[in-house]
Amino acid sequence: MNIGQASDRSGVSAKMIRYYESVGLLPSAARRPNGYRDYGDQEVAVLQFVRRTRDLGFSLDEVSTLLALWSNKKRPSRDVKRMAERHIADLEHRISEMRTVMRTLRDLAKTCHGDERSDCPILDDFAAPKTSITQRRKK
Amino acid sequence: MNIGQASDRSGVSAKMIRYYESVGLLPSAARRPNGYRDYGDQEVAVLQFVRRTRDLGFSLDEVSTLLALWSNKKRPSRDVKRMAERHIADLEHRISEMRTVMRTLRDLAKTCHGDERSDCPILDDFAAPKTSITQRRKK
DNA sequence: TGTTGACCTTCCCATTGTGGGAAGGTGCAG
DNA sequence: CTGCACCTTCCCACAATGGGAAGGTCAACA
Repeated sequence: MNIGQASDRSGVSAKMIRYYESVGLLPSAARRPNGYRDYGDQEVAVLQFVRRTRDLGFSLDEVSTLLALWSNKKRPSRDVKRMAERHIADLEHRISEMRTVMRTLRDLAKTCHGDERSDCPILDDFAAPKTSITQRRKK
Repeated sequence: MNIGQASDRSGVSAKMIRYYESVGLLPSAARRPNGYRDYGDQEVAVLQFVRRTRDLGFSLDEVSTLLALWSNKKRPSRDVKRMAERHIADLEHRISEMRTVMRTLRDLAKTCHGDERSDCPILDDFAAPKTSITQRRKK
């Protein structure tokens, strides 16, 4: 089948399918005499796997690793579970950072009238933060 | 003062200061006869404002708007509060998406032995998801 | 047969925000 | 005078995706 069909069935855009191939995430697709890429059910299954893991937030690098684990029938399930757990921990970390920011913004918003008046503690804080959230350096 | 000093005092890298200037987030810095950029306390204050708002996760576009609000003494505080609240809502949204993913991954990880055995429900799900989280299309 | 429209191909560009590094000028201290 | 730490601009890279141009292919339809 053509790339358009493979795209429809997998939910991965044709653009991305070509890109994944170009960066080596996917093997080079078979070609028809006219130069068109040719896909079978096997390839579509791989694309769906990629789509699914991308939707779950894994990076292309991680997806690449997961694909390798998937095709290696003998790998211990521990390896897979570890990847999942690392990703969960990563999400937890990011969420906790975002919550800290939310807390700060909520506190600031609470003290701001939010009406016609022009004085605004939010901007005052942005200009000269009292609470030292900002102190955390980038890694 | 030179850009290096301004960088140290504001916590914004020299590289980024130049970049912010180049994209119009900041006005062109004054120049010394030798071509070096010249900064005063005023400019450093602006840089700190940028640093702070960036740390809170505002995009450069939003920072630009916030800078305008900051310098416009007559704007209603409502405008500022609205920006803060929109950002909070955005964070809430992203967090909720991430939590959905976490829930899925936790469920999957729970069913995976995570030992020497090779059978792994996580990969099985990636290949053919039962729970239709993935069904949410991108926007 | 010829045309039209829906495909496909590759190639380049833009995004967002940051860093790395080269090649060259400047300024101060020893 | 030399060396070192600074400054300048310019280009490249990242991650992952989309837009779009220029051109080839194929099937259907008049």
